[in-house]
Amino acid sequence: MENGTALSKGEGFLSRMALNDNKAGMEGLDRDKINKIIMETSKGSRFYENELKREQQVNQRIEKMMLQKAQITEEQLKKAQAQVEKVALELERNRDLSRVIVHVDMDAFYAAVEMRDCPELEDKPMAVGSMSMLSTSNYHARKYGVRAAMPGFIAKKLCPNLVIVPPNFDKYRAVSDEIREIFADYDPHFQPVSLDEAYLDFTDHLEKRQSWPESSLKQQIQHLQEAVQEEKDLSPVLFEDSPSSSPSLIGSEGVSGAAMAVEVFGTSVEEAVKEMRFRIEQKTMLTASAGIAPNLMLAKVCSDKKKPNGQYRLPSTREAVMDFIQNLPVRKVSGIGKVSEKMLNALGISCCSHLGQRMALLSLLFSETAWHHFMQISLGLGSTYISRHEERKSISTERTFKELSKVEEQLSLCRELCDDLAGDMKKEGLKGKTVTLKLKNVNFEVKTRASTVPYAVATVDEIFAIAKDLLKTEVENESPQPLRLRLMGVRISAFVSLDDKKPLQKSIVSFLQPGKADSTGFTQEMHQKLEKKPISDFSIQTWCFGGPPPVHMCQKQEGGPWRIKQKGLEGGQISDQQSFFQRAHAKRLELLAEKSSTQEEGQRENVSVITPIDVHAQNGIESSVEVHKSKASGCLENDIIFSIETHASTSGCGSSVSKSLTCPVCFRQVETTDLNVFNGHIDQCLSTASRKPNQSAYPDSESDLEFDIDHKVAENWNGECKVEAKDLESKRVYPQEAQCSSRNDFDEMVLSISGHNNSMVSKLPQACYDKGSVLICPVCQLTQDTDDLNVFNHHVDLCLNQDVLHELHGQTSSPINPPSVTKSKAVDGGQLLPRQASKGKSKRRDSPSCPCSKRAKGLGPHKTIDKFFR
DNA sequence: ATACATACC
DNA sequence: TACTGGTATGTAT
Repeated sequence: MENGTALSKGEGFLSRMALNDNKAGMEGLDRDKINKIIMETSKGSRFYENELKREQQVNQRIEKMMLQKAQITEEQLKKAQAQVEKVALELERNRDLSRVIVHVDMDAFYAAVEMRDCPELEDKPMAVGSMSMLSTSNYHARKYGVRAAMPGFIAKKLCPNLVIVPPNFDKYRAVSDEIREIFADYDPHFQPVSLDEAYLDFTDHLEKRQSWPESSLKQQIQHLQEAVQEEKDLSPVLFEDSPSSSPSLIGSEGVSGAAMAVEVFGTSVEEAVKEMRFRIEQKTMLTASAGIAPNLMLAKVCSDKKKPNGQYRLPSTREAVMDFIQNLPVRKVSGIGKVSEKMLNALGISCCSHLGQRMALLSLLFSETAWHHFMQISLGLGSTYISRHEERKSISTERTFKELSKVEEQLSLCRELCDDLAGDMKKEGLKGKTVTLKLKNVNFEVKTRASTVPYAVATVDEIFAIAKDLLKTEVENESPQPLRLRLMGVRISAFVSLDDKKPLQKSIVSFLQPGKADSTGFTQEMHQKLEKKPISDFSIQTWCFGGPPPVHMCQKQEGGPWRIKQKGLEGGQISDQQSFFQRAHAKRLELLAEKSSTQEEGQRENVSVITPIDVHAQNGIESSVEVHKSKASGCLENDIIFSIETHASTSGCGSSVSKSLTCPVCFRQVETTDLNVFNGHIDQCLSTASRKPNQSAYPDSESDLEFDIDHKVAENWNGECKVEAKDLESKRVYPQEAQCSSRNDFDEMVLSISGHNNSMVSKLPQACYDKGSVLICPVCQLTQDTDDLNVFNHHVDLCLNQDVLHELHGQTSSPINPPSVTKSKAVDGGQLLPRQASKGKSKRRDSPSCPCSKRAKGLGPHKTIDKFFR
């Protein structure tokens, strides 16, 4: 221990504190001198001590890694090498050089704005921020080692003449709006990264641009020249020094004296980007730099290359890309920060070519996500499509302050934060279920405490009620010492749609979107195909949410009596596994729906499985749920399709239909025919499906009863049995007679219990599960000829990622054969980008994909599946 | 689901 | 005197 600490202290040269010169305008600085000043200024501070601690943690991580490395055998390495090569080949096969991606970045943005607006600052070293923290520095200041994310007081030590200007975000936002207007002319779908930065896909613009006839350009020039000439003729005096530095630049000043400069740009990418930068400068008097490359990752690196006020294009050839990557320091790649850099450095990796060389090793030392990312970098691959940021996933507010130790003050601050947050949420129309409290003590140690409630919160009081408890718990944990805080923050996540415009379950909702035919989005043809049933006045609209998990996916219940829960009340009933499979099914149906809408012919034997269950009987008279299992030919046992029926009214004339739909998740009647309302209900149901027991999202008028059934009885699950009913409120227990009526498709026993309106279901005992164990892919529904979970997992992954067409053409009997072009996740900058919608006019190919076909979002990566299966 | 760490601007 | 604030995501439990 002591040894290790001493060691890491000795070698731990505080890479965290040292100057980070990975920034334009900071080349060739006297690092040693600068670092010395930084250290002297920081040493002994609480911040410094904490950084030291964290540095040691990183060092320990590295030590661990090196230990692991030492234990790797030749054989393992060889095997890994083979695997790595396979992945590389797959990635290579999907390399897409067809897009022209541009990354634009304003030069020293905040600082530049301030300098523009205050000529006094022109030739001075300056930075925007405060004595505590700087957000940008101008290039003059960078020569002193002053940079963003450096506290002002240290910057002042480095550069005593530094002028620090407080930030003016409203102004930056206004400028940002201006430049974004220009961006939109080149790519209406551009992706802003921050106020001063964006990714644009120039491909489409360039195509249009190509068709600009040369003659038209010439005409334009001529026209302008004539105009200039006219002006000159009218007032020759004003044109003595018309600028003409660039051949195509036509300078002119109108009679009024207003400056008019016209520049004509060609049709190449470079010209287009120059034009855009020119327009930015005209409009804002600020300069921007740009990078042009075949993908986002490269474009980002390129935009840094000619900073400030320059641009760099990386040609779209494999050769150029590989050359470019060769000596590129890994740290330059977005997503590789100081920790990753340090870990890689420890393995002798400092530039991207090393990454490729040591890939086998990396695959053994890092997580799959990590080494796949490294692999992409080493091949110069990155996401090739840009996407507007989708819905936010969290919203938060935090504040740093002078030490705060009094509980009352902490609580009132907490309330203040909640108040702010509630305001922000209201602005955005958000409601969320998870509240996270963030605390940083005076030693810079950060803690987060979260709590998820079954309902969505949005108001101050709601948020504070939760945050306050979290805070109190922490205060109590620390007592009798007080919490000595320097920062507090509150965050809300796990959003729930307020209205129906922001649905949670995208796949399901898109699947259910109101379509041409009926409220489920299904056309009648689709119904016919799916159900092989004629269309009649009694139409069954089919939904598929995934059946019971195959045997291996069921969690064993550890001993004890079998719990029986009231159907529809118990969230735990729909376990995580099930909800996963629901999604898988929904996905499959989504694909199917797409196929059905594009292809008219053919009934699909392997998907048109019908196991309609009428879960209607909640009328309170019959105290049992009737389960009808009717099988169509070719029906697969594990497929479950809930039928949503719009019954012809029994009392009326047959043309009127009842006004309710049955939720396939909670089995309740939803009194609506409005699909949006219904979708909202289902989303709610699905999203609360994994909530804790006794936190029903749909509280029922029935008393909260819990029933225990004897294991032995359950095994004979037919006929009569005794159950114990426990009133959760009064805690009273009384025996009940029950009738086991049926076994439903969730592998649950359905019981009618005398004296209760609702039926109960119970997980069947393990003995029941163990009969006929097969692995059935939840996506393609085919029985898999393996019991190796790894093989199975792999199959499911592939299935989930099948290209829509591959999936739907359905020739391949087993999706284990991966499609040649896979839809992909895109890892870029360490951030997972959502896949592009398959619809739309764009004819672009998809970005290269990780051959493991791991999904970035939605259905979840291997890990998710692994969790279920291990 | 929670906690913590890393990363980006 | 003084080392941010907001968001997303990865990793481990």
